[in-house]
Amino acid sequence: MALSTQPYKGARDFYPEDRRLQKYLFSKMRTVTERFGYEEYDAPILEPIELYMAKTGDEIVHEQTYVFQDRGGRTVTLRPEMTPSVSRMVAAKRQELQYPLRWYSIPNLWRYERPQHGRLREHWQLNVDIFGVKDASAEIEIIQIADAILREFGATPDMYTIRLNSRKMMDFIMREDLKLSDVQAHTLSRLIDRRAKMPADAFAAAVDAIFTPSQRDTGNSDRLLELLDMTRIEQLPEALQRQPATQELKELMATLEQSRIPNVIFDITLMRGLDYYTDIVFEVYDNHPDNNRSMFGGGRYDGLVGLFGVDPLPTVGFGMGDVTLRTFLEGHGLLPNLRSETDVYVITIGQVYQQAQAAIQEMRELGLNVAVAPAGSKTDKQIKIAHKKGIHYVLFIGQKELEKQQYTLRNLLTSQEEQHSIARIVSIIRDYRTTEA
RNA sequence: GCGAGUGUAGCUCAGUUGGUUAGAGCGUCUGAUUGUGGUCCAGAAGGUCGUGGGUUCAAUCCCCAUCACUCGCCCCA
Repeated sequence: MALSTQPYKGARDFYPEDRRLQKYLFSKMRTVTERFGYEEYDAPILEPIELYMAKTGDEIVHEQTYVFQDRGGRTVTLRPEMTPSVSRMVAAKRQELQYPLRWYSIPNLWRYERPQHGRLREHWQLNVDIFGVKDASAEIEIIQIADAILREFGATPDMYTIRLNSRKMMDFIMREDLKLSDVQAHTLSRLIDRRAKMPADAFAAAVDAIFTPSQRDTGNSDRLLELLDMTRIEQLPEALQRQPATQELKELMATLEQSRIPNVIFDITLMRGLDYYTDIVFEVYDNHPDNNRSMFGGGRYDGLVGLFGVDPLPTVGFGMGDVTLRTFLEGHGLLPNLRSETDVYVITIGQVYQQAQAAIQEMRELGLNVAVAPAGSKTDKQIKIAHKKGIHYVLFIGQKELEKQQYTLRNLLTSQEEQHSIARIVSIIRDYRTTEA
């Protein structure tokens, strides 16, 4: 029985071509995030299961993570998200860190579920968090970063929409206005999250089922359904508009507009699943007709660091997954043809392999990535190979070149061929390397 | 965990209402006289038709089971 060549379910092999794209995605993420003054951190891929029990939600931990016993009998989990880990790290050095803290990471994360479109078992996710800022400047900055990353890939505002909502405001509606209990509020939150997927009457019936008979008598259902149809903050009832949480949301939207981010909308049905969000939440939607879905999101979670027995710390962050990002870029034609990491492919002609080594080594010492064709291989075949590998330059070294110390450099994209010294060749290729892929 | 769909060449897929040697395009390899690719031309290799069982004179095709993949649902980090 032969071994299977398939990668583990829901996980991917990255052939050099795939890895090159992955590196491209990560490098843009890093560039932009660091542009805002963020520093990279990392944590172990294994964490004790307790880390996720407290705030993530029971079902997620029990049914949707990889959990197993290590040899010492400890129950460990393959990290399904980064937020608990980074909260742990921050809590551990709560007193000595300088706030605000601006941190980011690109961890691989694992979840145990059946793979489907845009959702695999292993994925990489850029996590960006700011710790220690109470006011909305944290939200502003975090959303600016999310937006700037998409722009860096060439996306324009018409390609995506940033949706905003306030958990605090929703809480006010559910507790103060509708007088719901904790359990009812929780159930209703989940239901609102799924509204777009349900027929209107099914949704209305499900809402009705949450209320007790006496709550129903006061016309709660109708009031709520009406509220959920409102697409602008100005439409909300005045009492709700006067709420500090609503005011903050309004302010935030105005500031984002000032930041030249026009594609922000208010979405009262946006809840996000995670229980640890405490205030503003946001989600970025792909506007492409074939992929009209949430790409990624984030929000404020002021309670997590405090779980580790230290003073609480206000925090805002988001996570951007590589799979959904890739689908987005693909759909909008924003994936570039990336060239090889190899700058130049050297093809020796005739019996000169030995004499060619000095020139080859010189190029490497001057910083070029140089691959060399096997001695005695056929010239035409080797050019083909260079082309297929995505290498843009071929350098021919034969008797003629060695005698004159002038080497033949061929650009495979333009078919131009010139003869130059090694120093000149190095400078040409280094210039070329800095141009866009 | 639940539901649906699909498994034929390395890839994308045709195909036979069950009937000799199962096809195409792309890709791969070879060649057009040895220092130059991408186009074009000629040729070649490559398949136990996912796996196991059943029905039949005969199964890639029909039936059952199983595995894998894909897409939904649940959940969404």
